[in-house]
Amino acid sequence: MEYTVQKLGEMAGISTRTLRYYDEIDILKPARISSSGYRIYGQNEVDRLQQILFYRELGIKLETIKEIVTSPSFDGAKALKEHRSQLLDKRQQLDLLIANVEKTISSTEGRMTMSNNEKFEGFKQKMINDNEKKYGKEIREKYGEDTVKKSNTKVKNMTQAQHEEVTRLTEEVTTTLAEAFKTGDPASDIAQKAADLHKQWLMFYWSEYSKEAHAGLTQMYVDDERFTAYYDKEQPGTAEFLRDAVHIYTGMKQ
Amino acid sequence: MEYTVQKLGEMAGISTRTLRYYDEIDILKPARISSSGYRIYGQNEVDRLQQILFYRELGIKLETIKEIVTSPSFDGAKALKEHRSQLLDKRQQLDLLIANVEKTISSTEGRMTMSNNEKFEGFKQKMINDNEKKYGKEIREKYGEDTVKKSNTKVKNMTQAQHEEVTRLTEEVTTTLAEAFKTGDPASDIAQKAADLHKQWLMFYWSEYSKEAHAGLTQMYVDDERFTAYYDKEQPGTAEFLRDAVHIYTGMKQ
DNA sequence: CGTACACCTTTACGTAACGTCAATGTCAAA
DNA sequence: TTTGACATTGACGTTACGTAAAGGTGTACG
Repeated sequence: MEYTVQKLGEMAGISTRTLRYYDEIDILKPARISSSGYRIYGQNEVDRLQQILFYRELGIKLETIKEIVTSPSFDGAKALKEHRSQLLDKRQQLDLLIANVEKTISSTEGRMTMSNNEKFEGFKQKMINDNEKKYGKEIREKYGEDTVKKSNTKVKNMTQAQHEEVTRLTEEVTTTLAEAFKTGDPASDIAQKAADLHKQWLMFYWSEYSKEAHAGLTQMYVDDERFTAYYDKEQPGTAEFLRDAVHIYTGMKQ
Repeated sequence: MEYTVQKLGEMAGISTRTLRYYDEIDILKPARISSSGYRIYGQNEVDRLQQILFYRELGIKLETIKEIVTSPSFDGAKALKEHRSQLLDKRQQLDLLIANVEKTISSTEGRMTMSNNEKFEGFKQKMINDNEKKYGKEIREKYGEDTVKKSNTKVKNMTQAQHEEVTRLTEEVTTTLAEAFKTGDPASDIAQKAADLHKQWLMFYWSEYSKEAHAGLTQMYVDDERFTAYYDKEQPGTAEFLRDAVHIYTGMKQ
């Protein structure tokens, strides 16, 4: 099957101008030129265009795409990784911008009248930043670079519905834990429910769950006074209680 | 205190070229021109430059900044909010990009461990983007800015369960419609069921339902070949059949 | 006083990835 | 043969400057 610019453009959902441009910059040449000067594309060109559009979707520059599709020995994975790192930098800048804009808005309004959605948008990044600032290093050391990165990615990708869910969960963990604490028994039904809720809450931030990590984390709540302070805010001893409950829940109690 | 381009540039941390450019586009004119043609800036200009740079920091276009700094009655807060919304969209796209790049990296590395959630996140945004790109303008014209925004918001806020539901519905609409098409009667029970399913499907995307809009949309399926192509993919005439069925379903058949 | 050197000026091209005319040629159907 | 859809090659516009080029100005120093 052979295609003219228009046909190919329609198929791929791009303009004819784009195809001419790709010809111009030597990224996609037609298979041949008809006697009347028309660009004629074949199956090879279709395949190549798909490749190009795929990389373009990823936001990669056409110059780089050119290298990828022209030299078969090109290290595509390496290019992708570099590209990702650039994207991450870009996002950090964006996040800063957004934070500044929001700060400005709320200050000019003299009062916070942000919608929930807006709060959330700011919140997400704030959460990451705060986490990073406060616990980034320790968590990194304990669980490794990758886990932290994955966790951050996960938070950023949360939808509003998910955010509402996680907010609700946070509260439920707190109240259930407080309730359970009164029983004094980390093996009690309600304490186990709290442990389960805590796991659910955790899974919003971790891409993978493991009993060991869960148990380890709650142990850290006890060891690290910053976490302890958070959990012991209402009732001193809550952090330990949670640890015990989770250790039972995960079967880590020896 | 008076400043030349270099002095002011150093103070503000920008290039002399930038100052000349700002002069050129009438966003910051020097207080006066020296006898030898040098640009001389005063305190007023310093203040104004600071304002400009502040807005620039927020990533606002110079044209818009010009409006802000030149007209004192300009609604800065509104501009900021609009800008923020643009930034947030940008970040979402960026997040999607990053997710896709990472997906690609891990798939080329043979790890391919995307969670359902991640898949879904990619899908949603792609859906919105595609809709916007392809039909945004028309739909906007037909149904107004607000409806479109609400629709997008709705898609973004869908939970995974809802997504599964809507995916299921899409399939059910297709199969039921194909089944109904065989009867050749848009008033038949199964055709009416298809219309009803189509309504249910629609309600995942529309914040409000009206018979008129539903009937109008299916008419558009017939008028607009891109939609027609989608529905007529298996059986030519299906788009018309659906329109007739929905027109009966909504009582719009006159 | 000449000169070196920093600083100033305007003019103008380059950037990324096309969109958008404009002027003109080609093909197939009526 | 006409018409209308489709093709071609320019070439300018977009954003916010960077980067010469070619030349004038200010001043410190020998």
